Amino acid sequence: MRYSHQREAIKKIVQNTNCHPTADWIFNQTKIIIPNISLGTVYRNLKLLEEEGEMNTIYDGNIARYDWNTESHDHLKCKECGDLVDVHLVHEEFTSKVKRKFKFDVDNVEMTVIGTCSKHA
Amino acid sequence: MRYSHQREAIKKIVQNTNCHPTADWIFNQTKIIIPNISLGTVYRNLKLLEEEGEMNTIYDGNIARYDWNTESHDHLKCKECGDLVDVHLVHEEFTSKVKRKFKFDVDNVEMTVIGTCSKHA
DNA sequence: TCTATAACTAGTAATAATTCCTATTACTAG
DNA sequence: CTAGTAATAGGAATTATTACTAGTTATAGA
Repeated sequence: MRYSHQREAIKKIVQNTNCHPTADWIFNQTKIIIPNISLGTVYRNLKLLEEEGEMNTIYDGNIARYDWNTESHDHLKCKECGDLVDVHLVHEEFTSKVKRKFKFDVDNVEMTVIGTCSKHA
Repeated sequence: MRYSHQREAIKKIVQNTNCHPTADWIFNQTKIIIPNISLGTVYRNLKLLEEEGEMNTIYDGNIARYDWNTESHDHLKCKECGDLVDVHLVHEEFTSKVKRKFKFDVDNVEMTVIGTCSKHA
């Protein structure tokens, strides 16, 4: 993959946030550095970065959010504040259980737990 | 909620399929019975039916799919054939574990296991 | 049965999220 | 350095969904 100023900027922005930004948020942040960048470039590079294993796409309802945390993990989503928090819930034995029970080869588990966080209980 | 011919048709169509149809698929099926139905009507009624607890919305990447199975359940998604199969993987003890560990009140768990089904291994 | 009314509809326009297309640019080999 | 070419960029187009409006229909009560 060839070097690109735009891609580097996008990568840094995502890596320096703890929220799980949408493409639009990343686009607006990148515009501060590269004012004439286009949204298409943001999407394309996010996809490229994901393919390179530098990033993860998570779906919050039907909108994509991007996560620099590429370790396998899950999310707690508070319906009050919308906060999305990283947690590790699905373990190795789960994968082998699914394999055994359903003859299904697991690549990846996407889990979002929806509820109320301690701040809003 | 008042009776509506259109809503009844939509409900029957979703309840009689084992696939997890998109709004567009449901729209096309409903058109066979009610040729001049509009896509907006389909979306509005799917939302109403979900609020009534007659249906569930699941998100497959960034498109919505509808599921008559309102029991809490999970999905196996084959990356080869795109098939989405209902399974029951998340149990009661999981919910209480999350509550204990993260002080997080669980309403609902959305889990999709992505991998390869036995037909495409 | 008839009427009032509030929920509903089709159709269209708007919005939001994402992908596609074509000119431009960076890099490589000569 | 220059030409060739493949990756990249910006903007237009597409897709999915929601909002709006004017007309229609189910249903409760007179």
